[in-house]
Amino acid sequence: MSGRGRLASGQPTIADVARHAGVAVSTVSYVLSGKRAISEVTRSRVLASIRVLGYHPNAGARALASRRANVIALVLPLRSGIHVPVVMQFATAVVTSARRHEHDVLLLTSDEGPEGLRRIAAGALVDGVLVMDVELHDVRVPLLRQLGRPSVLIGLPADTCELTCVDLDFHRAGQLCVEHLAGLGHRRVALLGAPAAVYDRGTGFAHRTRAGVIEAAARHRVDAVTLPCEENASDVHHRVVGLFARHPDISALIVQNEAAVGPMQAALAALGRRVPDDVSVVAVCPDQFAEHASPRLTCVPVPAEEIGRQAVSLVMGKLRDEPVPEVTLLPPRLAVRDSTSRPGH
Amino acid sequence: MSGRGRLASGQPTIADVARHAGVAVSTVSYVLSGKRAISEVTRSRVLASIRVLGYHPNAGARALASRRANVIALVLPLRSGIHVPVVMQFATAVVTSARRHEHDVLLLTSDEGPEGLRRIAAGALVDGVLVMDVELHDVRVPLLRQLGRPSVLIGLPADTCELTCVDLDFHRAGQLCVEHLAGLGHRRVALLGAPAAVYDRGTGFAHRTRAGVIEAAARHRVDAVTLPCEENASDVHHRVVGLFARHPDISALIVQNEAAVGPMQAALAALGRRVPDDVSVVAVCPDQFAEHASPRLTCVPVPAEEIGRQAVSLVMGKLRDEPVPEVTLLPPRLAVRDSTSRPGH
DNA sequence: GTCCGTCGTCGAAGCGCTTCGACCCTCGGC
DNA sequence: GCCGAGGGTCGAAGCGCTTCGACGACGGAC
Repeated sequence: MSGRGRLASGQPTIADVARHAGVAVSTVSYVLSGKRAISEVTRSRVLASIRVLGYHPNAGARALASRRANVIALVLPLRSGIHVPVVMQFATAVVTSARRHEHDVLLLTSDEGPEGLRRIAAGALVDGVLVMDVELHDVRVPLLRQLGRPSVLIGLPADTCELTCVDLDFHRAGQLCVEHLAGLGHRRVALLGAPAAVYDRGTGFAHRTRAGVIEAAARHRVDAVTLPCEENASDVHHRVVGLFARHPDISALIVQNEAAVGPMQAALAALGRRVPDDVSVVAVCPDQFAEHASPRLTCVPVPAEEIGRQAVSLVMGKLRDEPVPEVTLLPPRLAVRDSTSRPGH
Repeated sequence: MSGRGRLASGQPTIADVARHAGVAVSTVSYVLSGKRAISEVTRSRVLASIRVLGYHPNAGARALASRRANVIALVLPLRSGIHVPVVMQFATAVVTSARRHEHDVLLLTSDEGPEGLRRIAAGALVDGVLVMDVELHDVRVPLLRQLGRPSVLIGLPADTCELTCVDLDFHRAGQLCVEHLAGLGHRRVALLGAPAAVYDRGTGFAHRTRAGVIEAAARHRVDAVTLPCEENASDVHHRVVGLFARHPDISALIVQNEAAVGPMQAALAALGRRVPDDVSVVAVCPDQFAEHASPRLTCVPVPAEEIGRQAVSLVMGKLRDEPVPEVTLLPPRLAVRDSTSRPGH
């Protein structure tokens, strides 16, 4: 039994616990990790000492000895055109699920660039990495492949080989929107999408939704026009007004841009078109957002929490060396509310 | 020179660097930390070896030996009524500034409760703590006081004794709004505030803004009515309609609720009141948000980034044992745009 | 020329924890 | 009654780094 005392900080160490419980340090460790059998009587004595002393294992020492930091990194996007509440939902879901797996979450922003990732991973500050806002040809992807630490991408790059990715099946989401509208009898629809910059930098979800819309429209003999849309009120206004000027017979709008929803409704009102009587609206957005809009929006919810949970559980699987699927696409569902109806009455 | 090799993970250790540079391990350490004088020639040889080998210090080992994790915790709120983009701005500003001080950021959500804070702090996972969304009588405050780690609150509790807090001076912000409107000649204004829940749980910023509005209104002989406001379109609509029904002569609105801005404008439009001709609008919100609205909103910007930076720099000061002020209130400014004008024409 | 202070470097002792091998004891099988 | 197999516990050796005391070399002061 080494004779070390309580830390200067006042925190008890594992040695204090061992002494208090009258066992060896290693026994305390095994009680905590469960990696060896410990008799029930010893176990409860140790646990009691832990509670009495208010012992919390030192994270640094544990990381050093076990080579596991019990921390995962979450790389968040900072850029324009990503809807912030969705990101926050991801983030909180990730933190919450990580805690269930005894891990904490280190927050990185992409502005430190690849160097930040390398530093974090090489320094063993984290055991694994979650990356959001992945582009089709993301510079971070090659880095992740050679990083030597488990990583999970939220979003799909063009080449998913050797990677692990989770996302909503946005292609299917786009299809669902069109199918719903086609089923109601709409023959001419428009997709009001993400800001142009988002398409330009090849962000997966925007492209995939658009592709799904176009594909389903063709299949259902629906005319679909798609256009990007900035996040400020005046651009939305121009887009919507211009859209109906060119295509007065459009009877439904698919919107994948939360920030545009409010201004779009204003623009429709200004044009004298009511929702859903004159124009049906389907959104691809968090369910809560659609629920709180007025009228309540029919939507394909983006299950941010579910994706976050999945991402964590995948990275945990990889940490345990379990095989995990390269691509996990969550099936979207359609929530029908008050913003869609049969056209033309 | 200890003979240890490269890690199993392939990462070189400080011993590898020392061997490569032909110096002692401690010399490498001193080169890195700058805590002892090292000759220029040795220094650059060591740095070269570090670069060649791609060495990154092991965070756990460093934390263990130096008793500094070089990580700070950021406790984010999850609750309703806090505007998410503002939170994200804080968070990214915190991450960015922390990096400038060689620190990383661990993300905590308040739903793990005080226990999470205790675990993190006692386990020496973090050196300091930043807490957002502080209530007037926050349960976490007593904990923070006895935590034994530097902490900074973003927001003001009722009793700031022994604490360190930063925030925008919302009281002054409220005054500024009223002073601007009074200066334009408005005599009857309303404050459309945060959701009722936010006032109920005693969140500082909402109360302080309201107090500032009321105080300045009295001073300037302006009638001010204040009312909370939920974040969904229909509540906003009811509030606004009800407000003008009771007080038809209100000529200006102060809004501290980003989510309410869009619906409020819609409601005003529905009432046939134009902005700014019939009703002036001043918002308390992120500048960017006001800039992107239509019309561009006169506002008192909430400088999320600046507050985040300040919070980090305060906690860093405390880590260095420097004395820091208990309360730091950032002076608000008024950005005049297109949503305010003289009343009644 | 000697002494002392300073600069630059080294070696070794931890930091608090995990983990491996060893050991003792008990129990069942023969 | 003896042996082997576990179960339960211990001690010690690290994990990679920081930091402290020590020490040699050099140079200025006397």
